Amino acid sequence: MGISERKAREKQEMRLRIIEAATEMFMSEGYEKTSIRNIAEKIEYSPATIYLYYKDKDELLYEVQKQAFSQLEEAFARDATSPDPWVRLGQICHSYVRFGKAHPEMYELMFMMRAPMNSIKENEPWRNNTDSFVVLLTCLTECMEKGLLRFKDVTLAAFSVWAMGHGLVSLDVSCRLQAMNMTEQHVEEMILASIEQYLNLIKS
Amino acid sequence: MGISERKAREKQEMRLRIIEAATEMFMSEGYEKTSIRNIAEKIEYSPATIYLYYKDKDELLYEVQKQAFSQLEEAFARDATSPDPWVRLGQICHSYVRFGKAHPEMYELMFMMRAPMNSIKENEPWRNNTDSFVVLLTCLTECMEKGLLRFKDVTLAAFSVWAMGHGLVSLDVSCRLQAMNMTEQHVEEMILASIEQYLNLIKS
Amino acid sequence: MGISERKAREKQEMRLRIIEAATEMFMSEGYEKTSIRNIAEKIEYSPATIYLYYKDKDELLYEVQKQAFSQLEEAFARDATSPDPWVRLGQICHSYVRFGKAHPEMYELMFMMRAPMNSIKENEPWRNNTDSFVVLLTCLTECMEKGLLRFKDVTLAAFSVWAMGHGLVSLDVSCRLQAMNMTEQHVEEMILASIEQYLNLIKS
Amino acid sequence: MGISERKAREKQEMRLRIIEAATEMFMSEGYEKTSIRNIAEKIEYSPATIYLYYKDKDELLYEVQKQAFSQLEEAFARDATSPDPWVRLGQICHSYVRFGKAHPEMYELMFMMRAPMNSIKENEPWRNNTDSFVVLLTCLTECMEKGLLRFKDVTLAAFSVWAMGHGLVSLDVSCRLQAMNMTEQHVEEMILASIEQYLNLIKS
DNA sequence: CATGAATGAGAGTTCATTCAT
DNA sequence: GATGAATGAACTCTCATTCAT
Repeated sequence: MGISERKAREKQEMRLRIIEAATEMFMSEGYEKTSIRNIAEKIEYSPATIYLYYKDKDELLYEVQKQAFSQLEEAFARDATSPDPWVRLGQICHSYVRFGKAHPEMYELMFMMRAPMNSIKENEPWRNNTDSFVVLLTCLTECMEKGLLRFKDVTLAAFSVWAMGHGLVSLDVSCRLQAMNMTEQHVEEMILASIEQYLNLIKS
Repeated sequence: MGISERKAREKQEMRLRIIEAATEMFMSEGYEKTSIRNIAEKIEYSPATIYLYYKDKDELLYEVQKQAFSQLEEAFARDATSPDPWVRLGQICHSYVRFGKAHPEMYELMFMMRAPMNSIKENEPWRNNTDSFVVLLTCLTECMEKGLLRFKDVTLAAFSVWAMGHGLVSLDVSCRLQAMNMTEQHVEEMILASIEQYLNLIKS
Repeated sequence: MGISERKAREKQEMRLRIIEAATEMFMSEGYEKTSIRNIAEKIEYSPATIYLYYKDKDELLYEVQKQAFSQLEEAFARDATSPDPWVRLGQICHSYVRFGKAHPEMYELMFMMRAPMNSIKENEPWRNNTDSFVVLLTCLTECMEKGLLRFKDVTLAAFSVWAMGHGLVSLDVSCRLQAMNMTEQHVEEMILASIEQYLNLIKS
Repeated sequence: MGISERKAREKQEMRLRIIEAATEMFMSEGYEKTSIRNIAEKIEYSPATIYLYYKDKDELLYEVQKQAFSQLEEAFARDATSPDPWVRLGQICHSYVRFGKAHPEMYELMFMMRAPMNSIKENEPWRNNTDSFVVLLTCLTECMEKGLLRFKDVTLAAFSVWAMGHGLVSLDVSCRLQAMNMTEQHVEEMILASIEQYLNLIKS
């Protein structure tokens, strides 16, 4: 067993190395500059080698996306710490917005681009988002158990909150807000104000 | 004057023909397949000819986007007809969602892709979205004048409603909802339910 | 006659306007940016109009070259004023070098590029250079009449002087001197020193 | 090690094949017709393959230039054989002129065109010309040690000789001599006579 | 396991030029 | 006389991917 285990471990390590390089490239250079070639160069392997670990660019991007979601979860773990679920809900929202602002390229990959979603087989759920969504779901469940929200269905509640947050962040990331007469500072204020307002609306 | 008028009209018609070809291509084949070359082929002109009417791909896409916004406005004009602003607000939301579902590629171009936003000069507002946004703004203003909403600032209200709608539609368009365990029908229900819920939340 | 004379004059004026635009463009933007289109734009005519006055780009460039030679002659007229032919010879040389340094794009067109020379028919001499060459020729003739030079044949003398000057200037213009380890200042010194040396060599 | 050596050799051979194709194309068709595409076609590879060996057109041209300089050196080695440096100087000059006449397109690339000089980084000397320049420099040094020349500084001397030779050859290559009333034979005589005369001038 | 070599496909763009009007 | 419209023919370059070794 020792040998095959080592092999498996080494394979895993290589996959990781590739993903990390890709992730870094994505964050520093953006989508455009992230080509199989460039990733390969970064880890000092040949492009062909990438294909030994990932069947195509989509699968690779899917893994990069996964990595990005890990980072979002870490952000949540760092920021959303209050034992009070209502307070925590606010922390989650702000953490989410901050993440999008800090890593727009990543946010695009996670929630906006078509690209890596093709590698999800039909009828198979999209695992990457699950954990971070659960953070929200749990928080909302606690809130609702305490009767703090005007929602009835927790799943629907979670979807709504996510949609609201995503709406704000993605309009920002895709430059649709800046394009409307607004200074960047104004945009930020508007987003934060929208969140406050929304939290106010859903509070019972 | 007849001549110059005719010339101008012909020029306009040509521009339109290009846009229409681009739009069709966009809707049927998606962004990836929409190249200057392919558009030119479709209208049976040379690629160089396109450049007589549009300075580059970005400008062309910006016009396609404009065209798409016209269609959204038409949809609003068709669907959001009630004199009662509250009813109309619901109509607007549903019209918006229906539009996104019917033309996901266009929706992407309008609100999600980075692509054509480069052709907007700094400090110059993004005109394409203005009119349809005004429809929403007007409706919300009327609602608030009648005291129907729990909002205080109408601009902020409009942004929030837009963000909410966009959040739902764009997650759908980018396949993030389907990817989560959900059947397509379920997705649709969820979106509609979210809207109902949201309208409920903002009603005073 | 009045009418056809006016027509001819207008035609000439138009040709001049084109050339002037082309010349300016050449000097400010360089060869690469000087296209028929850009010239046409500058004088606010259509590209096709250019072809009414010049049969192709080569013929046009040939005229631009002519214009450039006029400027060189003016430079000579300005700089080479001494009645003493030996002093004047030095003035001519320095004027020539200065001209090349000041208008490298023009110099290229005048003496280095293949481009506009095609429009010279076989067995027909190249008129553009004649006048400025005569300035040199005359000066050398005077020098030789006074027995100031170690040359025997004045034509050969003129060719040699021209070749020497052109060798220095063109190596500079084509960046072959800068490319050799030398600072720009050093280059200039070297060129001037070479000239002094050469004048010294030919003085009897 | 055998394998990597072979690989390296093959790579080198491929580079050479590309350069040779480019050189031939250059000599037979001229600069205008020498495109990456055409070179690729000539060696029956795809254009993309070229980019595996040369990063861009400039780098390729720079290598072609290098190749050309090798040929010039060979010409010098062949022609400039006399142990007597003064005789050798004449041989060098004639070899140089002959080379220019035989390969005008190459001469253009070597000494006249702007093109491949971009790939020389700032503050980095232009290596291609070095060796052939050294041949001249050495010869002049020997001459001056024997007190055969009226020069004082050997570097300046070398520059002057080079400039003189280049002036003659480049005016010929760029058709400025033929264009002046002269038959081709006359041109050749004139060039040779100028050289004799110049050598005469510098001889002490 | 890793890769060097190769490529087909295609991108956006520019240009000199022509010609019917 | 002037031009608007159009184009054919290029161009350089990049990419994801494959496959024999």
